[in-house]
Amino acid sequence: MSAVPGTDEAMLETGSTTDIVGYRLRRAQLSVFQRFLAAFEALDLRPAEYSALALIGDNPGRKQTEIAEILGIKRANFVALINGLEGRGLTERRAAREDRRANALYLTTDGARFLEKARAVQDDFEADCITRLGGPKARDTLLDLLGRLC
Amino acid sequence: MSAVPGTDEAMLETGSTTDIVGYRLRRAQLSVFQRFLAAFEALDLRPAEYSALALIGDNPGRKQTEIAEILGIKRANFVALINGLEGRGLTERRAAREDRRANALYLTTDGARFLEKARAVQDDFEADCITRLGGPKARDTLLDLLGRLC
DNA sequence: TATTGTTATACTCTATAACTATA
DNA sequence: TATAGTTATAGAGTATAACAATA
Repeated sequence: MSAVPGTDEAMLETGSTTDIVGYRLRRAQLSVFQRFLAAFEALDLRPAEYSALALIGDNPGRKQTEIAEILGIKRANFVALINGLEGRGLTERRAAREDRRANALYLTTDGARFLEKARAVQDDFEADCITRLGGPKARDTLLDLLGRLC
Repeated sequence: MSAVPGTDEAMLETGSTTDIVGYRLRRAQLSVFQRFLAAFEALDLRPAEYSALALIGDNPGRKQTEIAEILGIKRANFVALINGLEGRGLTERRAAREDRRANALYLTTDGARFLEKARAVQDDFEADCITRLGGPKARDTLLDLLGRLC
């Protein structure tokens, strides 16, 4: 029908649906997380697991509940996550001295080594994000704007 | 121990974990979606349902698969979503003239009225996002940066 | 053969309630 | 009483496979 190849199907009108903050935020987050999963496939590490490892590495000896809360994960759901990391020999629970109900979380020696590798992958991944955004200033602008939405 | 109230517990070191694009994106998206859910509670409408209604409103007669694909929803999962909207009398499936396998999607009269109300809520919601971001220019900057990440 | 809509199914993420052992 | 960790469970969202009807 149309004279131009590939244009037989009229384009959908999407602007009023997709040119909104929430929608774009969702699509961008899904896209970034998909690339994150691909980048961390070799290490078999998911976003929440990487965050937990990094946070424990920077704050050894903190209680499960503290780590979970910072990451926005319910303590009930954090149990399976930390079980997974512990099962791989990356983290360990030790009895907290001052409170015998609590588990203090630490990286194992293997976990610290593993985190080094993961941080290197993450640094590359972040560098790729910065390139896509158009440079470090654009990244800072994005983080600032995202912070205003929380 | 500390002289300043409320600072007995040392702050966690979070920067290296949370000052990265993926993490901030996730937190911002969760925060915005939570507010979206609250804003649309009275209409009992979720983000994906609003997007579907708005897209059908702007593109009546499109096939299920077209609408689903634009929204990034698998056609298998879109069935339950559209069943929900149809069950509420907001949309209807009609046999597509040119392809008897396909369902062409339309808003009902009630659906069109409902979408008007939903668009008004969304406009208020977007205005709130813009205010949080610091103005329309900041919003445009954000959408531009988010687009670069997809 | 390929595609549309559908069902069934499974896996992840998230949320709540309830239990235990401590505090 | 309240809190830390845990278990069980249920609800979303998402992914794939397979089927009937049609192209």
